[in-house]
Amino acid sequence: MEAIFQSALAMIVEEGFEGLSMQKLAKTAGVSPATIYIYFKDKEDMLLQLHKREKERYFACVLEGFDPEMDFATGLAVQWKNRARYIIDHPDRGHFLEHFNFTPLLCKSMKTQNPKFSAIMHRFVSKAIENNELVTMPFEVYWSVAFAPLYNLVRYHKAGMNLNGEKFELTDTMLMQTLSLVLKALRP
Amino acid sequence: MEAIFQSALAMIVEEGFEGLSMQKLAKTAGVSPATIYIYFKDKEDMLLQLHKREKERYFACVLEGFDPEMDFATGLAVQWKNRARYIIDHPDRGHFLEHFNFTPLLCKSMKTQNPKFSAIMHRFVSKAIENNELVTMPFEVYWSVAFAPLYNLVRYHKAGMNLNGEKFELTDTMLMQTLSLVLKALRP
DNA sequence: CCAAAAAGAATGAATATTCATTTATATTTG
DNA sequence: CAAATATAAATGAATATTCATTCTTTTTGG
Repeated sequence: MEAIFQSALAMIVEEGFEGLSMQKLAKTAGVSPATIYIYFKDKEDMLLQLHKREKERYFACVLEGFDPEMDFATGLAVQWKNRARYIIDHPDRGHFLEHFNFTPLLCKSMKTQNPKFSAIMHRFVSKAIENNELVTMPFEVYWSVAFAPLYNLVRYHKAGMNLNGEKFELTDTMLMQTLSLVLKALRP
Repeated sequence: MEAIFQSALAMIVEEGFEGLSMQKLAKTAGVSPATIYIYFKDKEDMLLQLHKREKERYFACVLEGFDPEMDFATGLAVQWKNRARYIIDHPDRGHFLEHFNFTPLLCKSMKTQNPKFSAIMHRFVSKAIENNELVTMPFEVYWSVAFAPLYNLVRYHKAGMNLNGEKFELTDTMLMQTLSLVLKALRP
């Protein structure tokens, strides 16, 4: 089961969802094709379970050392570090999670959405607005300004180059510089 | 040829790259499978040409009414409006372009990268830094702060809902509010 | 009437899934 | 405690279908 998940994730990252076949997967995971169907109803079920598992792993990491009652700048910094660390240390897992968002399977995975995680994030934001640590704005605007730049930087890092093909490596300094720009945007 | 491109793009958006087969594509486009192979060497070639074409269309739209010699705030606003308009008016094309970035085909498409577009963007940025309209920072940091929030907001809009499943529609006001936050981050 | 464009049928390989069996593990019985 | 039996886990081979691609034939515009 663990072997199946690991092989599936690696195959998807290397060859895309169109490169994942159940027989190849079985071979790579060192099991018989039939064995996969003991654990999973079908291919779709396997992918949905894999996605669920990866999302949970990721959310758990994002929340490490985080408390929604933290002051805004501190809490945001903790999240930036957690998110960046996870994706840089596990590029395949990050790639899979992002790629999945463009897949038709995504809508079938929505029901699996963890409401607890979401609640914590909302609590953090509304509390920050109340305390005048954050300009008043819709949650979606907040999230986009607060985290999209981070994900984009990490994507550059994973590609190992920028749009010109020049080499690019994300340093800790650069990450912190970007975070401070984001804070400048968000704070009153 | 046009019909083939359109059908391919629609199929990929609806069913993912794994849902695109040459026979289904031929049927949808109203041609024989053999006809596709008159215009394209093989499936990969077809996808690469489709991507190239979509990228060019998109870049052309982004540059409409834009001049790198514009002052920073104006130029950024033009780009925001162009980018947002294109993706909102053509959600499938936007989805395809973003999805493609997670595909193994991406690296084979890199050679096709338009150096002219890139050059204009760099000119705009370095000129803005010279003129003290923009904090000094690596290009990648700039791009991530300047545009990633926009793309993320538009993604929310396309999904039609936020992470909680509540309804979400991106208004022009919200877009401009986000742009002003981004400008606050980027300007000295 | 010919050359280019398109068609349809055909090919072999690969696909998801299932079937009948075997192997290993636990539970019950004498 | 050992033999018998039930339960579960895993297998390799087989199924029908779909896949990318090509071959031969037909259509069509100049």
